[in-house]
Amino acid sequence: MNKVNLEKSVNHHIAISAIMIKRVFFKILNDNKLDITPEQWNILYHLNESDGMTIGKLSEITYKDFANMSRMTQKLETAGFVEKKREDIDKRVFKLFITKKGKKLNDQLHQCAFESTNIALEGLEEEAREIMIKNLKHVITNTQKFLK
Amino acid sequence: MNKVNLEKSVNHHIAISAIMIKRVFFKILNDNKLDITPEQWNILYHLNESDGMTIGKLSEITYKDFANMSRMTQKLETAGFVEKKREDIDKRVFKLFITKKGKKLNDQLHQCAFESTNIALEGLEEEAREIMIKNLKHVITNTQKFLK
DNA sequence: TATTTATATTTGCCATGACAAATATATAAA
DNA sequence: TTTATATATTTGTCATGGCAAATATAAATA
Repeated sequence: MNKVNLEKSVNHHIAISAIMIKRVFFKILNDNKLDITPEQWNILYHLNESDGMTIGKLSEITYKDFANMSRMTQKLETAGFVEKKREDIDKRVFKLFITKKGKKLNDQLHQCAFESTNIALEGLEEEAREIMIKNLKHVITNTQKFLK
Repeated sequence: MNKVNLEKSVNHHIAISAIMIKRVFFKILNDNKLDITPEQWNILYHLNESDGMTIGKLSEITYKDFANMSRMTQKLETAGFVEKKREDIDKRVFKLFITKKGKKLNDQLHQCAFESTNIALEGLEEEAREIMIKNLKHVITNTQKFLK
């Protein structure tokens, strides 16, 4: 029998870290009275980098479910942070654009993300951070191969 | 303005890794026709290690919300994997015990967890894994300090 | 052209996650 | 002992995550 020991499991520590990091980010957002969630910020971030993406493209680059991306962007549209425009050529497609209000919020969110990064990584050398990213990318690639 | 670059963000890669790892585990559970979620397994795992914990203790060591732990254990009880017993001395407290059925499932789950670990970490040397755990623990400690 | 197949998005269902409020019981204080 | 405070658990609400089914439109094919 292959017994797993959570205390020695990389997977487990990644899961816990992710939960805790999100909690920190959430708290900072609340402390700053920003009525938005970490996941919603993720969408704004990507739209601000590259405006006019479709729901499909967005869910792909954020690693989210199509269904949830659909719902999350609905909320962001209702809140006035993004605009959904139906494509003329292919009427199945919606393209998403960040609004002026969304851009303004995005700037504040960058500051919050910066703070939460500093909190989570305090005391970790630049080199250690780079190695972590490299290895996490490796994990992501492994999982992608398996799920494909 | 402190601009965050997600591609260079450790936090971001931890978040994505966590999502993908959970997806892999979820798929393996489904492929094995095991009607349980990764989070529910977490509870069984800890009860199997140390039976008779309270809801509060369990939520503490799994880093979960009390409220959700309450609901998750309700589901596990309904499914017959754990038993909830009210404490005699202090009637506020419930103690949780894993059932025979739960133990049997737990064994199968260990195998699934083992597989998903192998998939996620394939190609990562033992040393790299240890460093990752060390650094992730560091991150967890940082966030705990902040949230306290 | 009519029919089938593929693609983009949405909706529904159930589980989890965060947070606040409610409930029950225990303990401390007046 | 009565009242106030603390603790353990539960319930309610809303957002996200996974999956399947539904809907709308486009593209391929008979």
